[in-house]
Amino acid sequence: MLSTDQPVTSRNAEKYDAILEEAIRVFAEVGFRNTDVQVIADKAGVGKGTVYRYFGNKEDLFWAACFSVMERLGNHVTRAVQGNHGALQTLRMAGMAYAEFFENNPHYLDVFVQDRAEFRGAAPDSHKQFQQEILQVFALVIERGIAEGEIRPVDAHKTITAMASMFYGTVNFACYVKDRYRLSELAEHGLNLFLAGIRQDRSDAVKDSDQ
Amino acid sequence: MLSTDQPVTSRNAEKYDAILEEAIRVFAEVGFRNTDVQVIADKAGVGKGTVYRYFGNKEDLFWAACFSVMERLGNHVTRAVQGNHGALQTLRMAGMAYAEFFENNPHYLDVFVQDRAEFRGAAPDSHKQFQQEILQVFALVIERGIAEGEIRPVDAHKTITAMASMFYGTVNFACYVKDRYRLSELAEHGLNLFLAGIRQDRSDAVKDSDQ
Amino acid sequence: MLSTDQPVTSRNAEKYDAILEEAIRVFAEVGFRNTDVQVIADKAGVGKGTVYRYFGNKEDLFWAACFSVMERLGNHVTRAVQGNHGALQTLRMAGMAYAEFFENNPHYLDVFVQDRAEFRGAAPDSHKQFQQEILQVFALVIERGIAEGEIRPVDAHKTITAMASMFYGTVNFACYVKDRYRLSELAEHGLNLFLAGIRQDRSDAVKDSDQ
Amino acid sequence: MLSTDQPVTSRNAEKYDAILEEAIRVFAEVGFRNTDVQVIADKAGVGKGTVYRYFGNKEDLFWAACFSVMERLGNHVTRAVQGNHGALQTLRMAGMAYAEFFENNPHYLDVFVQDRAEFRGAAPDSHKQFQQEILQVFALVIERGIAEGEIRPVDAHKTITAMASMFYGTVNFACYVKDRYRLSELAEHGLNLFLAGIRQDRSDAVKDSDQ
DNA sequence: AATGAATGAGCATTCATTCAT
DNA sequence: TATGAATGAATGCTCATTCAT
Repeated sequence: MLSTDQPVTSRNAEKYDAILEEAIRVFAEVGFRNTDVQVIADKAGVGKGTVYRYFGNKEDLFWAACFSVMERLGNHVTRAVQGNHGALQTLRMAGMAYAEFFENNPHYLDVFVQDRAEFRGAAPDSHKQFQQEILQVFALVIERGIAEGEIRPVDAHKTITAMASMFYGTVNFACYVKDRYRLSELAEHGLNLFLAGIRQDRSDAVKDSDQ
Repeated sequence: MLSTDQPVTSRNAEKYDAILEEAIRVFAEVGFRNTDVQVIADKAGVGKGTVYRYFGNKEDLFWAACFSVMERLGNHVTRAVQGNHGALQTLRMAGMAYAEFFENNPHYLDVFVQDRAEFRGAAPDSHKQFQQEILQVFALVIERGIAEGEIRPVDAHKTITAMASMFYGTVNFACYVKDRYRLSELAEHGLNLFLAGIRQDRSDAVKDSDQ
Repeated sequence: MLSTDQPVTSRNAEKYDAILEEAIRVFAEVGFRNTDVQVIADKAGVGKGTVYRYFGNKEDLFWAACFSVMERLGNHVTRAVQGNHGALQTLRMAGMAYAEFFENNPHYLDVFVQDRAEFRGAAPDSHKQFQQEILQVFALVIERGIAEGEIRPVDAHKTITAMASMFYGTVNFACYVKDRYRLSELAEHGLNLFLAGIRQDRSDAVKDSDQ
Repeated sequence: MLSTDQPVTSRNAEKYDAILEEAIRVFAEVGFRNTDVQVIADKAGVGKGTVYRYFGNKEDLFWAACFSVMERLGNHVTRAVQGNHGALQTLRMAGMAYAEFFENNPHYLDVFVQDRAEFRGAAPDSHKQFQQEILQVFALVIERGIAEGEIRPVDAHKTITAMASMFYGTVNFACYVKDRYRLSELAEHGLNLFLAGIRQDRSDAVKDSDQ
């Protein structure tokens, strides 16, 4: 499951996890550049040298943190859409799960923000691949929806990308309007409008769109 | 037009502008934390002390850069929607102008990203106010569209916030899928779906939605 | 009266005095190294360039401040011993005047302290000369006292130097014991003991020595 | 013996001492404000980071240097008065030891001067306490001298403070008259006069007063 | 003569990384 | 294998001095 291949002969999984967990927390809290590796080591209860032995360098530690968060997000969303549902319903559940994930774990979001800011999408291939796999899963959901007549005939992949962008934007933008809207509130509203836009039959669109 | 009032007795507008311009460029290029003020000074052709005389400190310089980009974005979008158009058409023009702005000036986007990452939306009030004013303008457009029967009866402010979030997300997310889609392509697709979701009459929705 | 000879063609005495006055105050308050010439200029109500036109550079300004304080001290002590008094009485009056001068104007003392710390007695000759002249005056007082049988036959110049050292030390050391003794209290006690040590006739020494 | 407790997990005593030694030298040589910590690090043969690891910051390093000098002075004087001597003799030995200490190590004096100039007696409590302890030791010597009839009945603590002030002043003032007197010469003269002023029986005073 | 805008050398402090133990 | 002491490159900011106006 782990993508990085350190020249490490033996590993203590507990220490590894502890470091990773604290890394996520600290990177999120103070940002990549402001993070002092010593702090992570201290919080994880290991020596600084151990952090370097396990993760190579600060940047790779950050990537590992990112990847871990991405996995957790993937797992969370995947679990949320378990079961047989219509395509639209699946998309709705996925979207809300995505928003909840970040609403409940704001520091996870901050890791992504750091990633975007510091490395402009220059993530390791493993990350991109993981991301693409997730998108692909839901592109298939859209195609199924189209096939079943629930969704208008749209470019499935482009549409799921647009939807992902919207959610990505919502969770990020929410901090600017947090005095007025909760994240999940904003996410749901956007979701309603977006789904209304792709559904085949508009007659039932009104009911889940507020007002 | 400028909101910051430094304790500067007199200003040379050319130097001020040169510094600001290079600050935007450098902050965008290497990020806030990685930016060496000396580099900005050098590129602007002034002494480092002059940068500090004009902008106080690195953080304030960054805020000035952010604000300037925000103004430019505001001006660009405002100019794009000049003239009498239907509400939906106005929203479309605004959205596309927004996307174009960042597609043509990728470094402007990076300034915003830095802002989000380093300061988590803790911008000066002047920035937030400016942002709110822009949102308000387009909330009114939506209300007009509702009044004219072009747009479904939705919460105008929440809807424009959701739309802004979507665009914010699109321009930010684009870097992750740039191998597959151009920013404007993604923006247009999202825009079509979103507008389809809010338009009153779906019969004409198909025409501007792809396929 | 002024010792420094600047290449200044014309001078405005009021500005000159204002700068000097503020220089004494600021140097005393924050120390030579911590003094920002701009602050002196601002407080004196002149441009920074003017300070440099009048005093050449920061160090010379400092020397001028020192010299001015030295003059004031000299004047104060000289005035205090006006009139015909016995030698011991004259020394006593001078000593107490010296202590009072610094007790009433603590910032004057700080200028001397800065001088000692920053330049280790490397004052311009004009300063040393002034200092020697003062010492000489009181060396003569001691010689008079010896001649008149009031003072034991001691090396007059060495003795006045020792006495000056004692007072220099007292006003400087006082800050370390200020919780326990006032400066003038400490000065008087030292003075009593010292004078007792040089007076010819010890029978009258007891009266001015405490207890 | 050392009072400062840095947040340092382990110390290399040699490096610690080397840094402290060079700090004393450099602070004395160029003054606190003019001291570049890099220079101390270089002279001590350690990295700059090591200086900070051991002493926290420049100011604390300075205090450690001051305290160390104070300890050395205390040790030197204490050693000098070992053995059974009369009170006056003990005071004389202490005074001369004090003067010798600074005459032989002029840079030690400069550290104290810096302290006085930069921090106006705002030393850490540990320093003040150390100082008071020393004064107290000699206040007891004076009281013993009074009890044994060697010294006139004076306020012992005030008198030792005055004597300390005199010596403090002498070692500091000496630089201004170094062309004429050596420090120890001046100190001895002052000492003679001072002791003459406090001794009970003047008949034997003449012998140790010069001329 | 008077000014104050412009400059850049200078310095305290931090922290990623290494490597001896 | 694990550690943390040691390092030195990197950088924000200040301020004495100059000089064009």
